[in-house]
Amino acid sequence: MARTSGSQSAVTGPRIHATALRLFAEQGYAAVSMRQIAAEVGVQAGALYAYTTGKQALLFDLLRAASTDLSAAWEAAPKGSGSVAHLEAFARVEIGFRIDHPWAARLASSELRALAPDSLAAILTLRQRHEAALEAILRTGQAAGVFRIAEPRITALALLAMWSGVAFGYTDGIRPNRERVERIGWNLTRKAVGA
Amino acid sequence: MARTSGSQSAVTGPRIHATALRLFAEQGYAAVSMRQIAAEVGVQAGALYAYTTGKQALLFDLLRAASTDLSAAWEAAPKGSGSVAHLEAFARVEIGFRIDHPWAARLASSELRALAPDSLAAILTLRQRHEAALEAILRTGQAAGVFRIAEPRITALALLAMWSGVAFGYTDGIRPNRERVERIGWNLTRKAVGA
DNA sequence: GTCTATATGCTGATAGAC
DNA sequence: GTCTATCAGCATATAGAC
Repeated sequence: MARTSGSQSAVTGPRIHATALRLFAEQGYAAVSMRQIAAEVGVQAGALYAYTTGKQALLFDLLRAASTDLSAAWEAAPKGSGSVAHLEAFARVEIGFRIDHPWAARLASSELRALAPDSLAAILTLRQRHEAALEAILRTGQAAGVFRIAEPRITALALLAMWSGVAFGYTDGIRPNRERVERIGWNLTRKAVGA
Repeated sequence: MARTSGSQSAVTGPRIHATALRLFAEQGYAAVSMRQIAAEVGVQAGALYAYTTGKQALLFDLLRAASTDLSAAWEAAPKGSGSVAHLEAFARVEIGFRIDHPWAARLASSELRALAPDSLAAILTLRQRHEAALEAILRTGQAAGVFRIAEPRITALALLAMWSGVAFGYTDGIRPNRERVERIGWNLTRKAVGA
């Protein structure tokens, strides 16, 4: 990145966020310096502060966007009717999001610990609202006798982890076929909950 | 046994490893300083270098121990006969290890990225040997018609992730009942693979 | 084995020129 | 909006006294 001077705000802003997202997810928040982000974007470190108030704010913005993007994907998804259809829709949104946005998904699962307490609380509120939707699906299906599961809370955590395993397993290899990965993940899910 | 007044090597060495393991797992390798480790152990930073050649070596030793301890637990486990019994034994070892050694398990899943290339290769060799054992169980059961699964490799990654989800879900709450968590995890596993 | 002191370099962030 | 220059602090690691 060899650019030396000039004003590029419409380009630089998004590039800063995309670069920070990838580096934070790959190496961890604490291991990445503002100078490193700037170098990959192609500006000097001081220029970053025209777009963010600091490193912490950059992380918070990225984690908030990851949470709201995932929730928005779930809100927008076609859901069908019945607990089984709802669970399939949820599984496909979760797996698909991890395939389409691997850095955001990885950041959200590993760097919450780097947030200041107030920022952490804000992100956890967003996240818990989303996870509660999954737990509600499991409870409803359990009450209706459609799912045979021991504890909805633990089952939800197990499924979320499994969806990460499936999606990242493919992401680590060759370019994944999204429909195929979603189908494999859903088949494991359907059988695990006894549907 | 006569000892110099400030000398506590039999105590300090294990304490350094235990403290570094917990801090690295909780906060990430890059976020933890040698001064912080020393402070929690109760010595000055310079004293750490009587036990390790540096921060990188400390991480490598901890990750190697985590891998060999897990493999040793699998080698020592009673396995029964048949693919189903083998898979149950493997699942219980994996879940039990995560309950008994949560910091080691978390470190192994998140801080490989902080290793130098040569060290990383050494750890990956240990890990892949262990994961291959799981994949072999799945392939054998698949060939025998005992498991109904799409792809052993991806199924293995999905199961490993799910076991983490189950074990850490409980670890995050009150003190887990090991047998109970293993049983819930095994039930999900058994159904997911169609056994 | 542990301490204190220190070498050397990198960190996040800011100031002011253009 | 981006640059250069800089500040104050903390990082890993080492040297030498005890």
